[in-house]
Amino acid sequence: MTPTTRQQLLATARTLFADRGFYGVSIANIADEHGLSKQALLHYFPTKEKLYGEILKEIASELEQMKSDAMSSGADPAEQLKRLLSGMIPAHPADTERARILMRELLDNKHRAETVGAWYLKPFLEDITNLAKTIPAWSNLSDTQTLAVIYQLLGAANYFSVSEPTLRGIFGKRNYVALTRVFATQFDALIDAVTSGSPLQKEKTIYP
Amino acid sequence: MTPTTRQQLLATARTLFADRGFYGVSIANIADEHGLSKQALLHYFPTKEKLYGEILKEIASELEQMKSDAMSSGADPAEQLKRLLSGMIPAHPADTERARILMRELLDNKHRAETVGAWYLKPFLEDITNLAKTIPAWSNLSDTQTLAVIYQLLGAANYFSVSEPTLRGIFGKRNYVALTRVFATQFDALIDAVTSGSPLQKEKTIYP
DNA sequence: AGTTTGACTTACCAATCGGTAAGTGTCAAT
DNA sequence: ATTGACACTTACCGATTGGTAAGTCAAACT
Repeated sequence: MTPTTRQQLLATARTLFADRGFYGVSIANIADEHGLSKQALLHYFPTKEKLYGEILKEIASELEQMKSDAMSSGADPAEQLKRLLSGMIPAHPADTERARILMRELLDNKHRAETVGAWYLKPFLEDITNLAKTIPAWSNLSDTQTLAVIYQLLGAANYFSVSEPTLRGIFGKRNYVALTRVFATQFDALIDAVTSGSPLQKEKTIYP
Repeated sequence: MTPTTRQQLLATARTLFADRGFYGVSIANIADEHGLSKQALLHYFPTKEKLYGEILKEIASELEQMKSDAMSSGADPAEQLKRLLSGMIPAHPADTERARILMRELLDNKHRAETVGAWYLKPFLEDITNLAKTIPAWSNLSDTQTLAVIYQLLGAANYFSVSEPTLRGIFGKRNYVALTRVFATQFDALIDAVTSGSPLQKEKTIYP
C-alpha cells in the first residue's frame, strides 16, 4: 500500500518535531518536505496543535502496544519488565524519534495546552509499578519506592535513546552503533541486578 | 550585593529557557519579565544566541565545579562517583533548571549552531569514565562497557530531574516532594548495587 | 450533463520574530 | 559648563509565523 499524503505528512512531521521540537518546526517546513504548500497541510490538519496532537496519540498507542505485548508474554514479572524496558532501547537509530518526542513532552507539557504527556504517562507508570510489585525481590518495597526504581530504569533507557544525536556527534557513527550494542547488554545486566538483588530493600524500614 | 540588571536578565532567561526551550522564548518575553523593552536586553547581550551561549557556559562551569568537588574529596572512587551523581538529583525543585536545559541541548544540538552540549559532554564523560574504571568491581570492564554503565546512572538521575514539571502535574506537589526523597535514597542504593556487585562483569568475555 | 467531493493553490492577513538606528535622560568626571 | 559613558526607549525593519478566504481543477457520483 502506498501511503496517503496525509500519512506521509504525519511521518515527516514526526521526524521534524523529534529533531527540532514543536516551536522549532513550522507547518511550512513540513509541507515543503513534500513540495506542498502549507495550506495543503492545513487541509488535512486544521491547526498545528491538532497535527502535533495526532502524533502524540500515535505514540501513546505504540507505547500501550509495547506494554501489552510485554505483559501478555506469560513470562515471570521480572522477565516481562525486562522485555518492556529493553524494547525502549533503539535497535536502529531511527527508533529514537518516539523517545525524543516524549522527552520534549516531558519537558514542555507544563506550558503548552497539550497535557498528553501527563495523561499517557500516569496509567503507564501505574501499570508498570503494579507489574513491578509482583517481582519477588521487590515485595517489601512501598509503592513510592517501587515507582522510584522503575523511574530509574526508565531513565537509564530513555536518556540513552535521547542522546543519540549528541553521542553520534561525539563518537561518530561506528562507535555509536557499537555503544548501542554494549549498552543493551549492560542494560539487561542492570535489570537483572536490580530485580534479583537485595540492596534495594535495605531501606524498607525507613520508608514502610 | 544586589544583582545587576544584567545578572537578573541572565537568571530569568535561564528559567524561561529551561521551561520553554530556545525557540519557545523570545527576547521580548525575557525583558518583559523585568518591565524592560527587548532593546534593553539587546543592550547587554548583542544577540539571542549570545545570551543563550552565556547560560550554557555558566552551566558548563557549574558542572565542572561539581565534578572537581566530588573528585577532590579523597574518598574511594565509588564514593566519589556516588557524590557526583547524587548531586545531580535536585534537592529542591528549582534545581532542575540545569538538568532541563542540558536535556534540551542534548536533544537539539545537532541542529542549532551551538555545539556546547557536545564540547562540555565529551570531557565530562571521559573524566567520569576514567574515575569509574578505578572502581575495583569494574576493573574488568572495557571502556565502552564502563561508559555504558555510567550513562545508565546519568540517565537515571537526569531523567528524574527533567520530569519534575510533569511528575508534579501528575502527583501534586506534596507527593512529588516525597517521591524526590525516596528517589534519592533508592538512587544511592542503585549506585551501591552497581559499584559493588558482580553481575555487570558477566559479559566481559563477550566484549573484551 | 450536472453536481459534488477531495486535493490542492494563490492571495492575503495580523502578529510576532530577531535585530538596527537613532535618540533621551541621568550621573560622574573633567 | 561640557563631555562622555551608561542605561535605557521609541521607531522602525524585513522575514516568518499560524491561519482565513476564496478559488482551481480533475475525478467520481447521480
